[in-house]
Amino acid sequence: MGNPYNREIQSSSLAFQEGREESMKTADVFVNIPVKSIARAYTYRVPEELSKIEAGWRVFVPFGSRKVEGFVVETHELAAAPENITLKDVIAAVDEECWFSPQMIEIARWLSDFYLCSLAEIMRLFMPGKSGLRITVRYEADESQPDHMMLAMRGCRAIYDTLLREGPQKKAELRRALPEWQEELDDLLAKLLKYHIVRKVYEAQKRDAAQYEKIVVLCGEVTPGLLDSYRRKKAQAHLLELLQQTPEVPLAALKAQHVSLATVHNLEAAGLAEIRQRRVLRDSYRDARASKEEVALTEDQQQVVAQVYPAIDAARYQGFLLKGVTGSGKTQVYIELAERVRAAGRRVIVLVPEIALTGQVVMAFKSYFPDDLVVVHSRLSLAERNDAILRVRRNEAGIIIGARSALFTPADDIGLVILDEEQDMSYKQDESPRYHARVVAEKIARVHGAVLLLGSATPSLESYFRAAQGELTLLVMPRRIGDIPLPVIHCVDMRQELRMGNRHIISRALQELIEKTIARHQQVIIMLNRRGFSTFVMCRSCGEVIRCRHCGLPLVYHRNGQLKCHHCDVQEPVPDVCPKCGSRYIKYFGSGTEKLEQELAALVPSARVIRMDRDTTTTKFAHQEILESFRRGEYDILLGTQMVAKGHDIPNVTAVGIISADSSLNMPDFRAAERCFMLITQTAGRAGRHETRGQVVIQTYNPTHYAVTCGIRQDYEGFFHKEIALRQELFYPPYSRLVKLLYQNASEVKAKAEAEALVKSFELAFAGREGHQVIGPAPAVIACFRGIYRFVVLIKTADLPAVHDFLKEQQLHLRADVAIDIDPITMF
DNA sequence: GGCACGAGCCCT
DNA sequence: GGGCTCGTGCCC
Repeated sequence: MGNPYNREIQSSSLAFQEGREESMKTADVFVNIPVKSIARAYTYRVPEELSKIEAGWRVFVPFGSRKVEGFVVETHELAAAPENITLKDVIAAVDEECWFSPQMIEIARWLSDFYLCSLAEIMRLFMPGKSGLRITVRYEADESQPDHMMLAMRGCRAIYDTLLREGPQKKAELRRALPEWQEELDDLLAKLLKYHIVRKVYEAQKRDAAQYEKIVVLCGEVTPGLLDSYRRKKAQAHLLELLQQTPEVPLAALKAQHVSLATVHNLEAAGLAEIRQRRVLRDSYRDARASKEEVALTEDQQQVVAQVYPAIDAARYQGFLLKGVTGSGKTQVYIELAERVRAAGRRVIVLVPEIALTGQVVMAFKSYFPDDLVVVHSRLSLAERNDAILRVRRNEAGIIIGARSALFTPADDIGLVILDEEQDMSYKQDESPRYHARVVAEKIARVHGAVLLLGSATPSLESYFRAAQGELTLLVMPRRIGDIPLPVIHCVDMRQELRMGNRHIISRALQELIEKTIARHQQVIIMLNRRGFSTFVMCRSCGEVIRCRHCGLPLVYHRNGQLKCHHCDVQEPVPDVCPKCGSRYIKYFGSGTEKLEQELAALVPSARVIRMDRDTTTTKFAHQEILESFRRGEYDILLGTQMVAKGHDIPNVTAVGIISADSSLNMPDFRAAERCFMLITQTAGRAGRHETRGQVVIQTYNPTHYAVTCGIRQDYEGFFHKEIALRQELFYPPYSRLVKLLYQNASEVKAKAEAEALVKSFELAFAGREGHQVIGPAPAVIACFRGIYRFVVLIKTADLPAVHDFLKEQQLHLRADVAIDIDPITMF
């Protein structure tokens, strides 16, 4: 029995020439190739022996001259072969069972329609890796052509002989076998293929990076009589006793108990034990057990869960927005609801913005549902992801908690989808497919007849607006548990501070707060939303700012002496002289977390400071390690970027400093005020969540801006009303929907011209219609990336379906040079 | 994305 | 005339 994927391709016409004109089964397949121009179904014949294949199966199919993976989205029974086309056969099924449920296909179809991306691109989100198959290409010599004239070339001859001698080889194997032909190997192979002296052989294997362990299993029963007969074989008797206690023991565990392999083999020979393979399910959070606490619900919590239970019990879709101030106990509400859904046998998906930063929620779930939980996020290895999915599919776990991608865990019968911190911008994926987790979560809930719960202390404007319109049911928890008062917030005008002669990053008020807090042996969190040392480097002679050669963004100076691009992640040394005018007068401007760290060491020398930003959290568990050591009191000050503001609760933190929370206000983005307000309220919320009332210092250059003043008062309603009025006036979401089109071309003129043409045809198509605006083309923030020029067209519309139709009509969704972003998070 | 196929161009 | 490179269209 060979590999089933290696069957030769058959064309259905052959079968029909042989006169078997009975009905045939066909499958509509999307190939798993992320290219827009082939984003459609191709029809294949399903051979008799694969008739089990239905919609949702992953298959291996011939495509052009290649063989690729594909997804069956529909099957048909045809009475006769189609006349105008010769169908190829499905080669094999990838799995033993169907991978995509009908619900997943329905969700994927809707998403691909909504985000105007290929169906395959969405469907592959439901898989642990990008492909279920590992396809290897080998080269095989045609034995009938040993005298072909091309083989007079020494290189060709060397390859041909190697292939004849060794059998089919991978390119890498050939490279190793023929080091002297390293350079020309690609060319030579191309020649050999062209003359059909060598051919390509495709081999597919299931991508299954599972880990297996050997276990020893007891066969039959251990009776006293049996043990007696082993009296003189001490080692085997000992093993029998062990197996009597636990009938399945991993071989590794036996080794630790000094049971030798020979002993196991002896028992196996006697038919009393057997060595079997068992799949090891990895779980990186396995040891992260917290103790379960019985918690009585507060009045607020009780009234909230009571409002959600009816929808859960009726297994019908309903969307809720839970607005609960920091410390009101939202997590406990999630847990109560999850318990109810699990009791009904349905699954729960819980989304958190960034798994590493929201350990709190994960830990709480872990302690309540220790064995019923899988944690999935992007930092898992493929094998870990496979195992998590396997546990869900085997029904060993019914609660899936994780970041964005957890939504696409292939689970059946989902009864509850929770989005914690629903306003978090990281829920929007900024590469294709550019989906928003909130949109996907709602679709999943609708398709499954599940409850959607969006939770936040400061809901996104969109969600709060929808709640006001009645599209979501608003649930409110206005009180903190134990009625702990919100922190006291002071505002420092940094312009004033400068006038008074303080040129430091830290104001005097904040310095004082830090000193007092540390003296009381309490802890401080300081947030500065820029990493690195200096945020840009400029020549004082000519004003030239040193920029990234790939994307044109200003480079950030880091303390290791390197200039880093925060977009491309590349770094280079600081030039000695200005690259433009040659002056030696190069200066650093702006301050990031590294500089703040240095300044703190100078201003408050006694403080023990730990920094948390992307530079200090590159490893898998770095976030947890930093937060844990801070929680244990090994440091006095935690300073970092906005990641210090997210969902952790450290009791001893009583003071918070927010440095330039308003830097985002200068961005040309309609969400700037919302971002600023959220950042202030969230960061302030880290202070004084327990006995001591918290103190917060906010440093700002815009003390009168409503985002800042409302943030200081922790006044969500006030901010909402001010902001929503502006959004209406300027026709921004939620009063309009945005569609961003990014035109990319190696020619700047062409990119701009294409974008202009689209603007023209849009204006033509929507002339005289209310509720549509088109802006641009304008150069993107990254105006040129690796030699490709980028222009943005922004469409604002009150009628998104009409714009969808227009874009499809223009075939924009099939063009490789245009990226479509529905509901973009940034404008340019 | 990747492969085949055809047009245009260089070389002997 | 053959071979190489590059652009274009197609893949059930």
